[in-house]
Order: sequence, then structure tokens, then C-alpha cells
Amino acid sequence: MARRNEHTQEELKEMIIAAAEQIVIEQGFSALTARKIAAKVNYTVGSIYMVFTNMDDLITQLKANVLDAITEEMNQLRHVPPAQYLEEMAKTYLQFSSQNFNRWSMIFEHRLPDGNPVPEWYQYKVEEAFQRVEAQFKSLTPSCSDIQIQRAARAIWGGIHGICALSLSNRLNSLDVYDIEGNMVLLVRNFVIGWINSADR
Amino acid sequence: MARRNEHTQEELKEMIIAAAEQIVIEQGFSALTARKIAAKVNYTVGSIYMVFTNMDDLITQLKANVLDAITEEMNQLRHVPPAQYLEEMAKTYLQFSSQNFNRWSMIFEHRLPDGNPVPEWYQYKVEEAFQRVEAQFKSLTPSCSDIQIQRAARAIWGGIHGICALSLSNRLNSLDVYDIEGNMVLLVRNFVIGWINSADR
DNA sequence: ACCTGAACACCGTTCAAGT
DNA sequence: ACCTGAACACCGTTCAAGT
Repeated sequence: MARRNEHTQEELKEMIIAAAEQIVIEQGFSALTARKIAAKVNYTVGSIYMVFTNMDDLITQLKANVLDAITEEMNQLRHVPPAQYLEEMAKTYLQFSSQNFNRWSMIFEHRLPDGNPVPEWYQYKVEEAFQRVEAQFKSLTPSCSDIQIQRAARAIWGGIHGICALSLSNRLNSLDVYDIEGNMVLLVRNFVIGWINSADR
Repeated sequence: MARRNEHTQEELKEMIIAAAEQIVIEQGFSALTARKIAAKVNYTVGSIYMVFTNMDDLITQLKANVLDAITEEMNQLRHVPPAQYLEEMAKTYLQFSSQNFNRWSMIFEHRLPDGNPVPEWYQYKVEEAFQRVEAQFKSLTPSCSDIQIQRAARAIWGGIHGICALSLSNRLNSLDVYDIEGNMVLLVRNFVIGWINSADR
């Protein structure tokens, strides 16, 4: 034992991530433990700490992968006018979060301890998502200042996320995804109508 | 030892809840443990299970208390026209969630295990919050059907919640509460404008 | 009837020791 | 250099035993 050299550190890292993702998908974030991961990849618990500084580090990687998966879905969207594009984004986000509920909710169920700030590269991924929304508002109302555009993007993306969060957490509430999609579209459409018609921006 | 009879079961329950709330406020939800609570109320861990079926039960009580606190804040709101009332609700929710961040985020960081459904009395408290929003839309557009009103309420309340959730979790992002409040108002105001002007409801 | 204390089956994290 | 195994300081939950 010790020094098996069966896998490179990089391979081990990927194996651990894959095993962890499987556990989250099947049993939810709260069921994710270092020992379960180790058993799944056939190493001892200690090995995890060769390639991750701690569980929070590992979980941050998992969360980043989910952000990437969402971005990937958004990249599939076809090119349509901005108002419609925003609706498509909202529907895509809803679809992703309902179809990948355990991975998606991990993003919000996990919080780094107070000392550890969210790493910059992770923040950057979040920013990227916002920029896609900002681009739509920029083409919708080109005369608006950057700050106005930013506000609109944050308001509507917050709104889109919030409908997902409330609807899916209370999802026993006899609301199916189709109904939620209606709320999604309602919010986006009315906000956009208001945004275009309003002098108050 | 054993059989101290210093407190009634009801008193013990309240002491435990109070101690748990203090821990959440000071150290966050993830730092809440049965043993810490027991130490704070000067009983042994086992005693908690005399008055709560398990930690999830206790946490559900804590979450309910937070919902009550939010409702309490909403009850302080003065009587104003519906469009303005919705904005006031949004601002109140933001203020509460930023001033009571650890208690508020507990509501969304904690999830009952898959077998345990959310208790009815808890669901009811959530419904109550929605009804207050529905009432505003009812007086804003009295001719709308109940289902339209419900959709509007869920859309806008989801939106309000989502802006809080995204803004406060990424709150290092150099956005202060005043900026977020601006996004809040922007969302509500534009949605309401859109809602009133739109034939598409 | 109330409460304890100890046990059980778990955690995350560290690190001396082996190859 | 890589990996283990065991330890440490924790968890939630149960329950026989004491008063």
C-alpha cells in the first residue's frame, strides 16, 4: 500500500469530482461526504486532501461546473430579438434548474465559511451570466447608460432566479413546470414592456 | 441527576428555540448543532429529543419563526395605494433579509430530507405572504381572474426574493443595500407598468 | 415522568509512517 | 512522491438506567 501511482493527480481530481457529482445528483447536496467520495473512487479519505485543500474547495469546483453547464445551455440558444431572447433565457434557466434540481440547488444551499471569500474566478463566471443579460438590454435600449443597463440586468435576472427558487422549493404546491414557465414569461414580458415604456429608469 | 423538573417541557422548548436562534444569528445556520444548543441551555443533548422529534423538526420551527418575523414587519406597513404598497413590501423584505441575513438565509439553506414533506402549517405561512401580494394585484386590476392574480403575485414575489438572494449572496460585489433597493424598485415598478398596460395577462 | 450518560454510527481534517 | 491508516475532535440520534 501507499504509492500506487495508478492515476496522476489530475486524473484523481477528475475522478473525485465525477464521483461527487454523482452523489449530489442521486442523493442531494446534504448527502455529500468526503468518505462517500473516497469509497466511490477506491481511495482513502486522506487522498482527497492531496488534490483539494478541503471540502469547501471541492464543493466550489462542483458549483463552478454547474455554472458552466448553465452557460453551456445558454450557448445553445438561437439568435432572436432581445425581448424574446430574455424569455428564452428564463425558460432555459427554469428547465435546467428543474431537470438538475440537486446540482442547481447546491449552488445556493452551500455557503463558504465567513472567513473564506468567494474566489475571483468563480465570481467571474457569475459575471459572465449577467453580461449576457446586459447585452440584451443594451440592444433593447441602446441609449441607456451602462449603469442603467446593469440595473435592468440584475433586476430581471434576480427575478428569473427567484421564481425558480420559490417555485421549485415549494414544488409540492401543485404547480407544474409549465405553470412556472408561465410566471417566468409573465415577469420578463411585463418587465420589458415596463422598461421600454417607462421614463423612470 | 435526572428528573430536575426545573422547567416545564414548554419552557424547555422555548429555551432551546431561543438558544438555537442565537447561534444562527451569531454563527450562521451551518454552525447550528444539537450539542451547542444543549450546552447553552444547560441540559444534555438527549433532552432536545424530549421536545423535538429531531433536528429537522427544530429547524423547521426556527424557519417558521423567521417567516413570522417577516410577516410582522409587513404588518407595520402603512396603508398606501397598491403599486406603492408592492414597492414598500419589496423594500421591507430586502431590509429584513439584509439585517437578519443568517436567519433569513437559513430558510433556503435548509431542506427537509426527501421523505419528509414540508408540514402543512408551514406551507400555510408561506401562502399567507402570497395572499398579501395577491390582494394588491386584486385592487390594482379588479377585473382579472383569480388565476391571473395568482400568477402576477407569484411572478413578482419570486422576483423580489430573487433579487435579495442573488444580491446578498454575492454581496461582496460592491453593491450596497441602497443599490439593491434601486433594483428592487425597478423590477416592481416596471412589472406593474407592464402589467397594467399589457393585454397579455 | 423526566433527564442523564454512554453508546452507536457517522462526520472533516491531519499527519506520521510505509513504499 | 504518493498514499494509507489511524487518530482527533467533532456530529445526530437512541435508550437503558437512575431518581
